[in-house]
Amino acid sequence: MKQPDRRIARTRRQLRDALVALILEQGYESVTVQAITDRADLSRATFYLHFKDKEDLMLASLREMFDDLRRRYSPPQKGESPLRPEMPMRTIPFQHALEYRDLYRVTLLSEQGTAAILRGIRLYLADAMRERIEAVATGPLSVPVDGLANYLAGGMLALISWWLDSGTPQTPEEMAALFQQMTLPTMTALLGHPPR
Amino acid sequence: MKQPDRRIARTRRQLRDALVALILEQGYESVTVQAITDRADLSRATFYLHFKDKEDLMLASLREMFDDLRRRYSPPQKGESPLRPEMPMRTIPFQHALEYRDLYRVTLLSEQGTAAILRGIRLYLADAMRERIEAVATGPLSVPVDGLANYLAGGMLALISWWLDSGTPQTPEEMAALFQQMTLPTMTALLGHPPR
Amino acid sequence: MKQPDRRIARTRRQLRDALVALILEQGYESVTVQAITDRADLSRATFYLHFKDKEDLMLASLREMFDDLRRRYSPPQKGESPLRPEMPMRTIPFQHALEYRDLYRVTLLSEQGTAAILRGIRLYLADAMRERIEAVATGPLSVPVDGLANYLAGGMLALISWWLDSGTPQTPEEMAALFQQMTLPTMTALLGHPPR
Amino acid sequence: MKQPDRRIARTRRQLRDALVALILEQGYESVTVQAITDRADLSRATFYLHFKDKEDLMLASLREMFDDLRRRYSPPQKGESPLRPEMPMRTIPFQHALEYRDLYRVTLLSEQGTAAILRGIRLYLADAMRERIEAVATGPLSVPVDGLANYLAGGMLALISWWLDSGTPQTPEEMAALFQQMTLPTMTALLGHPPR
DNA sequence: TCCTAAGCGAGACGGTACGTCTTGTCTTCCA
DNA sequence: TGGAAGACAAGACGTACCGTCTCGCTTAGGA
Repeated sequence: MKQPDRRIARTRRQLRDALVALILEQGYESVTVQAITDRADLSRATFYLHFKDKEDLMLASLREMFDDLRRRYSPPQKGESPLRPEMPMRTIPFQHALEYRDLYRVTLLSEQGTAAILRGIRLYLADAMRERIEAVATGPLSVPVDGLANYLAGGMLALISWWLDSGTPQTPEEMAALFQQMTLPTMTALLGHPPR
Repeated sequence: MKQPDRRIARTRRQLRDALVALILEQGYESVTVQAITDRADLSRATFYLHFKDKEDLMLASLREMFDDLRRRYSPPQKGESPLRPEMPMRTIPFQHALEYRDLYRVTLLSEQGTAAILRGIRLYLADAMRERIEAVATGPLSVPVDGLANYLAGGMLALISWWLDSGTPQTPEEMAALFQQMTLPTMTALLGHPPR
Repeated sequence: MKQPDRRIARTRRQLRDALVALILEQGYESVTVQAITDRADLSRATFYLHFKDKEDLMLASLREMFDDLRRRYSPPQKGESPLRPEMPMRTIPFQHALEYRDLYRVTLLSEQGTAAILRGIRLYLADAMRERIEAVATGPLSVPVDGLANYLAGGMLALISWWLDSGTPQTPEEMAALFQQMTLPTMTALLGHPPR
Repeated sequence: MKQPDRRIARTRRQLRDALVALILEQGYESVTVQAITDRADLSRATFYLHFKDKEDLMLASLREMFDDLRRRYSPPQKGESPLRPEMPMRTIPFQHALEYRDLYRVTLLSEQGTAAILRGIRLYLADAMRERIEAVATGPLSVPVDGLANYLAGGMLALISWWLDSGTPQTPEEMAALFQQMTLPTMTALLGHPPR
């Protein structure tokens, strides 16, 4: 029961790596299942043994990536201030983007990516933003909180896109500081006080 | 030579409308050329008489839309202050999004849109933003101007997405004001003075 | 309306000829649709434009052949004596087998033919035999007429198989005479008189 | 070493029975190895432990059946007259067909049988017929002996098919008598005397 | 008024990819 | 050691679109 599982895990990893590599080369749409299995040194039948189709494989890969992101945030979630925690907290998204930069590129930069995925990521981020804003707000805001959250999420993703696009000359910490500089004045103005 | 041209224009319009309607129903990817021509009451051969493929038709439609946007900005471009012009100027993007909301939805919200298009729009917007920032800056900024421009462009698009997504309960003017509230503190802080 | 039809007829003929040639080379089962279209210089998609599958093509070919057989029998069907008409009548099956010998070989001799087809042919022949026996019988037979008809049909097919198998050294007329020699005594004995 | 052998024999029997049952239900072609092992309550791997493929299993079953037929003919083969032996001799083929009627049906009647097998049986029978004819002939025949033998073999098989098809309302003895009635006049006429 | 070029419908065809199915091989584990 | 379980390679299947092509029909301007 030990070896077989490892064999399967290896097969799936080969497929995922082949997919990511091919997307970066030719764009998502034009990658065929045959091309993936050729690259992964597997047969086409094997692909369908593990995934329903190309999208299934893509989503499985993204799910893994996001599960990792969630894991980084949650563990020590006791009494920290949401939007302005100690440095590490704010750095996480940029650190994460750097580590998974191939998958991020595929999604954010690819000439032929799937907009649905990008949109899903933004909505996910916006939701997280909204939670944090609500946690630090002492009174009602002068702007719709959802609109603000989407604005911030969209801005962050665009910033990450620009960063990855230009070859990541900044460290994740520098990027977090940049983002801080861009958002802090707005937050302070809208909250009526710095977000703690 | 008059009638034929009109006939052609009519055919192209039918195709474009059929495409947009079908994308909103089923998403870009799953629309087939056959489905477009069925909807437009034309034959498949006729489609290929006018467009190379589905993407060609899509891009032609987007090009029309963007040409319109550009036309609205340019005419009276003399000595106005870029990022803080008289109200109309700032309202244009939201007004435009409202008018072409079907095409915007297709691009920004569709479950199956083409990421490349979305990315193209953001880069186009970021470039416009950068021009304006540089025009109002009196000295060097403490952040990379490209990063800031991308952040603002991404934020605006996300804001528009949220707005269209929630059924456009605000007027374009209100949206422009909202965007203003979110960006002004940041701009003031980074420029060292309000952007005029 | 003339050319297209001819084009289609040509395509179908190419497919049928390719199928027959391949069956004779490798047997029915192991012939693939791809192999047929390769041989016919057509694309696999075109095959499915005309036929549901390999069996459909096979049956269409056999149907043509049998329609021809039926046509030869019927026209001058006025007042001739069924089982013992002027020579031509009795010669028809052997003449037919000779002309379509490729298709007969495929069905009767192929190492990998389809028994269902063979069985269908025998039942068809037996039915024809039964009609003729009943037409010439003056009283009740001492054997079941269906049993006799099947015996004669099976015998004739086996005789044709042997003939084709050995390279058709006899003429169709000689084969008809042979068959006559084998069946006449039996018929005379069972009917109580020569079958007219 | 006794138990394992029995276990193996049991496994093979299960597979053979499953095959025959499935052929009668769905026809030879459409039976899959998976279906056979499912029915036999065995795993697919086990099938390949015992047989090369489906045809191998089929031929093994037929071989058993034919070995039995041969055994019935040979033992008391001393000085009997071939084509007109004491009743039992002539009855053997029909008796045999009755006992193995499932396998005969599969081969002779199945909508999807394998023509090669049927043909093999006919050639086998024709050869036996030829031996007998030559044994009883006192001079040269007016027809090719191979042609006659094939005619008789084909006739007998067709007769057996008809018999099994109609539910075997006759006893094997009655069938043998029928066959006798159909062949005797012909044999007498061709040999110039009754075949003893 | 005809007639003649262009827009268009119809549909055969060559291709490519899809997702499914079955086959036969192999390896690991269990009784 | 016989069998169960199941991953895998191989390859045919029938389907769905694609983009190209050829053929006629029609229909409106120019002769």
